[in-house]
Amino acid sequence: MPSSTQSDKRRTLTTSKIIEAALSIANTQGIEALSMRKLAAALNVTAMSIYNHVANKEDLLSLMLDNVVSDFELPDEDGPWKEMLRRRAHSMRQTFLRHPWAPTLLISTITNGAHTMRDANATLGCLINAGFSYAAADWARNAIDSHTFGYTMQELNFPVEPTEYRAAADHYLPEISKNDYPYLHGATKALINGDYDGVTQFDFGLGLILSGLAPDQAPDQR
Amino acid sequence: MPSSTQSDKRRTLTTSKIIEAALSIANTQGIEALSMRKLAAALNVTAMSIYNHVANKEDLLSLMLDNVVSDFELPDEDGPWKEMLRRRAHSMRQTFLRHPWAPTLLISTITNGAHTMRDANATLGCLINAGFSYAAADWARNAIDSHTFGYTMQELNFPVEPTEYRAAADHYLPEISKNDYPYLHGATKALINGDYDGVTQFDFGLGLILSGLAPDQAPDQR
DNA sequence: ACCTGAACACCGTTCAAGT
DNA sequence: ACCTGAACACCGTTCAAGT
Repeated sequence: MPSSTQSDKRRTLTTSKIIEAALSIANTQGIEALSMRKLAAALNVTAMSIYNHVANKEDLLSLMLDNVVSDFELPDEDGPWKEMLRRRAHSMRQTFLRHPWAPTLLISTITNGAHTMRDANATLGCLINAGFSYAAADWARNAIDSHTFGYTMQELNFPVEPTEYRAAADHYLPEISKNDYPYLHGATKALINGDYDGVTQFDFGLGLILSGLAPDQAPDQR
Repeated sequence: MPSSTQSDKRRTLTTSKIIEAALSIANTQGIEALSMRKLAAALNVTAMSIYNHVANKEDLLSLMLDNVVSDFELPDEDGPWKEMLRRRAHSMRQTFLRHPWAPTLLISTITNGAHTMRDANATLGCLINAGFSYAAADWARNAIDSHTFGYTMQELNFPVEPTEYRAAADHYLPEISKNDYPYLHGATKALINGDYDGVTQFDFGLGLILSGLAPDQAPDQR
């Protein structure tokens, strides 16, 4: 019997189909809903079939994360560095808003996928071409990424939705004793009455960092 | 039979004993090793006994996190704000280095424990007393915390231990193609040859933010 | 080479039962 | 009021067996 013409269940599953289905589950139902069994069910396959294409769940998550990183806007290595890095940071935030489960995993996972390495290379290249030393470029990128990860993760996990700030006032404020926590009480009230603009506030902190950075103010050149 | 003199197993378990044991497991064996069953075993008790003192695992984690926050250095509300906030940020980083599992959970958990609220109140108070508006104080604290969380989480999850930087050179460098990723290749080599000083690098980014902040440069006062 | 079913060693949590 | 054992509905992963 020739093995060339087989139209059974083989070869229906591919790594990219698995990643696509996994991303879909994580984005719509949350990362905690992503189990190997549920993923298999979504692909009309047994849980164990997946292990023919990925080593284990950790490997699957790495592949998913490199796919997310591919959405970052790649800095032009010869463009104006502040503008390039600002655009990359904003696109990272936007990407994380679309994949709320990603930053927590990205920060705690070793990802050496092609997209991740290309992003790191372009970001460093942009700074180095602007006159930063290797060490200074590394410190600058680290400061920017710290803000991007830290801000967006706080934003994503804030217990109250922006649209519900005013409604949250009546709910949370009584729990914040005006005597014990006067400043927190006042700040909460002020916060709730104000407008929330995530982009502007993100850009505020990013601007503080970018304003302070300069090629010659590096850490000790090495 | 009088119910007053009972020396059986009752009352041996307290919420604070549970938290203490849970912190010990998380700090020594990692947060993934903390299961209700293992925690119960460490306390010489059944898993279900724990549910008489905490609502569920999420509740337990919240209690653990408030305990961690109690290690943050509380800003003096009438002290010099830059110095106070710098000291608080550094103590947060040190606390996270002792509890590596904490920042990821802290950023994604609603904690309204007493220590958490006291920290927020003192931090905001320090800024407000320095002339910041409620809104400006909130933005300033957010920028500082973003850096503190983002930097420390990246630091904690960096795949290579500081002591193994040089050894990592021979291991990782061949995987970074010099043709495809020239800047990343060069930066990795430079990074490995340089010294790593986590405190100095953390303070670098923190300094950029603190230098840029000022009471009057707030977002639109409201 | 790829897919499968059964099994293993775990989870968090519910429930009814004890004292 | 507090502690327990058994059970439920899940996990990720191994393994031997199929094609």
